[in-house]
Amino acid sequence: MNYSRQREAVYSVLRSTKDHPSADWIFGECKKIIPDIGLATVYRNLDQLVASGKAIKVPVGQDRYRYDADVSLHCHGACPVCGRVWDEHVSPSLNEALLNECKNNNSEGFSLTFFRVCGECKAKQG
Amino acid sequence: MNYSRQREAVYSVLRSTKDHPSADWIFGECKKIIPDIGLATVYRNLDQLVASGKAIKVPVGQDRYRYDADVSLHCHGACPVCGRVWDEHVSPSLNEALLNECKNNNSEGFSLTFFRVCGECKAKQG
DNA sequence: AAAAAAATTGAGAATTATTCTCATTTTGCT
DNA sequence: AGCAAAATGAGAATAATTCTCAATTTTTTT
Repeated sequence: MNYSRQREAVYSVLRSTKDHPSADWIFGECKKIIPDIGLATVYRNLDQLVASGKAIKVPVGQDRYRYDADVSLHCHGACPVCGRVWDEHVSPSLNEALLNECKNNNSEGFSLTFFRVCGECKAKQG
Repeated sequence: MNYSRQREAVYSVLRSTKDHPSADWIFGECKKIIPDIGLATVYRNLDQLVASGKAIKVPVGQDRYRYDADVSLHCHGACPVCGRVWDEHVSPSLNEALLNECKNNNSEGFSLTFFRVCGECKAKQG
């Protein structure tokens, strides 16, 4: 993997937040650093960061993702209305079952996201 | 709400399966009954069936939905080398813990993917 | 330091699921 | 039959993501 200013920008933007940003938000931030960076470049670099273990891709629906520079094993929650993503604390028994499953099927890790309408969206709907 | 052949077709197709079909699958089935039914009509009628309490809309991500029952809550496996994805059968205890967690935190569903180098990639690496 | 090879880029087209627009057709009521 | 409200099909619009490709940048080789 060669060096590129664009990849540096994408990575530094991703590390700058704990908010599980979308590719599009990252794109907007990167433009402040490299005004004519392209959206496809952001997607490509995010995928490469994920492939090289420097970031994780949090699925928030079919073919929809959020990114996170925190690569430790943790679960997420996502709102199907606004798309917001947060860290979700799960019960000890679920945690144990997940780690057991990993051990039993020789997995290196997992990605678990729960879908639930967030407080703000629920309030808006009534 | 007035009568319409199209709505009858959408409703009968929806009742014909226990899977959680996508609007597009329903569209395909409806075309067998009314060849020139439009996709927008299917979406409109699904929304009306939901509004009148005859069907439910299951969110499967931001702005993505499936209609009717069985969210088909199943897990996936994915190879971090080649990217291949497969259905992953998990232990009953994990399944139970997942369903419990959903119930306890009021989630509508979840997405769980395990990462593991697939047989083919393992063979190539040696 | 120049040349050649490999990796990366930006722009824009393509794709997929869904919603919107609008002129035309159906339906329900009198 | 006549009229208004409801519903329709076609296609445009939107949003997130991926793909294509010629041009540029980085790395390696000389």
